[in-house]
Amino acid sequence: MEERYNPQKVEPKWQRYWEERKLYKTELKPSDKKFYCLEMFPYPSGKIHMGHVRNYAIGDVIARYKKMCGYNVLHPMGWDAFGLPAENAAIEHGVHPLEWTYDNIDYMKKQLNRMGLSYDWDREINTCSPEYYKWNQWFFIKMFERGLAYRKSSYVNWCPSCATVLANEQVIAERCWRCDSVVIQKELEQWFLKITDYAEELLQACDELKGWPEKVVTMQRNWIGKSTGVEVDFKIEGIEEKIRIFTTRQDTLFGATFMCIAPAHPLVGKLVSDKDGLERIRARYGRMDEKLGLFTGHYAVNPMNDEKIPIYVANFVLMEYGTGAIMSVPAHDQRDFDFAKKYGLPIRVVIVQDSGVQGFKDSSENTISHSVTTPLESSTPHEIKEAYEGEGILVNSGQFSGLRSDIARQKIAKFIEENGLGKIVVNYKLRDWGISRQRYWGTPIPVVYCDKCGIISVSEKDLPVILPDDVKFAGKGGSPLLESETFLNTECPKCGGRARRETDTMDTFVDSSWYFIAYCFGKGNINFNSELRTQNPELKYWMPVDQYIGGVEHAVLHLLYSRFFTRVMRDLGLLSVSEPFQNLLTQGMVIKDGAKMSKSKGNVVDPDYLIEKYGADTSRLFSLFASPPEKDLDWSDKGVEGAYRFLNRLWGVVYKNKFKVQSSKFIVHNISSLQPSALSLYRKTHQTIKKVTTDIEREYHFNTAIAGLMELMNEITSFEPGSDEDWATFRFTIETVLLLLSPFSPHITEELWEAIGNKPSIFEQKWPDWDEEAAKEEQIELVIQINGKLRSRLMISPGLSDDEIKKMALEEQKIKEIVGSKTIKKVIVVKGKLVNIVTSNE
RNA sequence: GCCGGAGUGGCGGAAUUGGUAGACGCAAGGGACUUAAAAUCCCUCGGGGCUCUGCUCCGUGCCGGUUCAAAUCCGGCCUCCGGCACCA
Repeated sequence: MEERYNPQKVEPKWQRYWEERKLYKTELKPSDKKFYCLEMFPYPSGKIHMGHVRNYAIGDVIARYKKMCGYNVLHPMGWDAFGLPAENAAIEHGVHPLEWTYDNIDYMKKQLNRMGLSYDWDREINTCSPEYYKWNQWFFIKMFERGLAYRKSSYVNWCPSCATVLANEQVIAERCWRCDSVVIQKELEQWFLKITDYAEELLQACDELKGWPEKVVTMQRNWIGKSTGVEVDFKIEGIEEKIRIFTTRQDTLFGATFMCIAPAHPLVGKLVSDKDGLERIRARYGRMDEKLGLFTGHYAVNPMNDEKIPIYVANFVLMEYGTGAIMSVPAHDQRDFDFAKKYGLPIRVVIVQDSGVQGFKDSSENTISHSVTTPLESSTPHEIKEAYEGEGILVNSGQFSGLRSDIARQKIAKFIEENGLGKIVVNYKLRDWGISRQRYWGTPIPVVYCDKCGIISVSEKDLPVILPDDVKFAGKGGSPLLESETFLNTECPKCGGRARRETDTMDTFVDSSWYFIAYCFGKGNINFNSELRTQNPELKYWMPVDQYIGGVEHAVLHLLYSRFFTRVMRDLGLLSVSEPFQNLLTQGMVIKDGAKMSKSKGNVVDPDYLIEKYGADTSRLFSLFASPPEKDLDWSDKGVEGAYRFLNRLWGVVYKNKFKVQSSKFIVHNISSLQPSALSLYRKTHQTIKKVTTDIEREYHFNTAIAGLMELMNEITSFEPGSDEDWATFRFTIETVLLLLSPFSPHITEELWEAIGNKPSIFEQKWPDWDEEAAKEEQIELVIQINGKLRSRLMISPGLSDDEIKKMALEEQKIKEIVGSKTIKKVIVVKGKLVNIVTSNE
């Protein structure tokens, strides 16, 4: 190589070397401790963006670091290759999705390799290959057999622009997560996966996700949305049927003044005669902007007090949650309050704010004898401005009056159960996962419809159901599979008669719910041993993922589905773990000019351009240095140059001293024989090993680790070696810098490692250890404070006792002057840090 | 509205257990080298004041508190970002 740092020469050289030597190939070594490091795999959209660069740079540092620390590291990569953009490209440009996808994969794989990422490409997976999606179908069949996959008709989220269904998790503020169109409700027959069977377990296990950001765990908890309450049956006057409502506030039952049912409630047909009115409500079902009600003309009877209350159909009552019917307590629920005002319904106060001052001993004291008076109780309904939703004391509630609301909830729930009025229930916001998509570019759902036998799953031996590639892309609603006769027509696996295939494909989130398990097998070897029922040794060894890294946008969707799938696989006897991801790192966004980097904002930085201009090492280094991984990264072109300068300085200092370094050996028998400047450099080197190592171990704070390396570099450039021992120290420091920097900037360190006469690869070296003794300063600076204000400094040797330090501080000239005649009240000595002298005021 | 997170120089960010606020980098200013520029190297770099090689006061969103000592802990606000949002 040459005098000047030229990443365009250095980087391809080492990429070739790594590939030829298969340096990143991983094999199962039962005796070695393993580390599974995983970054979220990309969708092959065309090119990688800065978000990928950041994500993969973080993952690569961890993988390389752990490898140097002696772990057997699994670090794979693959492609989340099914999905809409490929199909849209087919419609717009006439390219087949398959071709489009594979071209993109080729290009992006080259880009990833140019970044110098340490992937074991022998384990690459691609979700659109039949050998992968075969197992999607296999899981589906297993779930179907166990009743975990089922078909039902329901109102679904429909994106008119994508012409397909969306899962609840894919609807963001009433808009499509992908194209931002307003989502409408449509009734369709759909396939669902019964994630709700695992709701309680998924919720409970949130407590065990110690290695996850609290934020993500909270989001999962909220998404599962558990609430405990009661279901209560209300009779309907003049009609046989009852209406069952769900409430978590049974303590307000006596305050119910009307009832609301969902437009899709089964009794609506019987109760409503105004069909036009009902249509108007239905048309606005699920819309947040306006709350509409239609009086049915019927009355329900409150089982607690036999009161007649009017029944309304309301657009805001969801059929999917609870029982599709609610009691309305306007005094204690703001939405009910607004509704009551709008339709002139009565408002009755049944909870008054507890003054909290008297008459209240403890929770075992259930009743209170004194009367409670608050403004709310004395109010007539006309005077109430808003609902009181808090806790309090019950009034106007028959035998329960006087109870505290939390106790009343228990008592009333018990009363309801004992009197056969209803039961205690637990509800979750989490719904079953609708996986049917009316699209071509996805995994065919392995089901056939037979006139005789009904819905039959494809038999295991006939898997995979291949997605046909001879289809036309019209671009007008509906899947192209509907027009493929060869695909549509098939035999019934049960009776052999004519049958029609399911044309819906699976949500692509199914693909990504278990890909991390697929990597364990390696390319072409996925096999779940369905017959043997034994656990695959690879799965047993590698799972769970030790460190998962990706964007926070998947905090619910992908991460929840993966936790669900892992449990299903566990229950199928395939896995022994329940949680797929031990530790999760959610990296921040890449920001430029105050906004997230995006094509629409026009503020993107192209990784290709960056690598051409500065090289991969600089790009990686900057994206790791600019901020800690979990925070947003503010992109700065000037900052990139700073990282480039640093690598240039390193290159320069090594090449300037190359021959001298090559001929030096670091064997220091006696540290005390070193000259002061060499000793100081030697000490700083050990301090830096300690700093970099602990910064990586502690929350992956790469930014401060790199800052530490820059500090050490500053010392190296000011060090002027003279003696052999100086040169030996210098060599030691250079080697250490290269080792410590290698996970961040792998090519340049590999090159310089070779240049100073070492054998490649640097990644076969052990991560350096520090010597605590050698890292210790001979003299430490103590700060002397008077009343907490810095007044002077003192150099001392570390071994001194508190009393000695105290004495020295008080004898210090300046301190003496300031203290003068004041009385010293107290002297505080903090080891290795400071002395604080507390004096009287004068 | 509810649940998270954050607020520190001109900027990105350090400060690990309450113990020297501003590490490291960027930008800026000054200087060296050069015919010149780039690159590189050296110096300065939170604000104010003073008797200016030094000293001193103020300073981590705001107001208060605890403490010998607070960016850090407590109470009350403000602002910004992210998520959820008719969930009965």
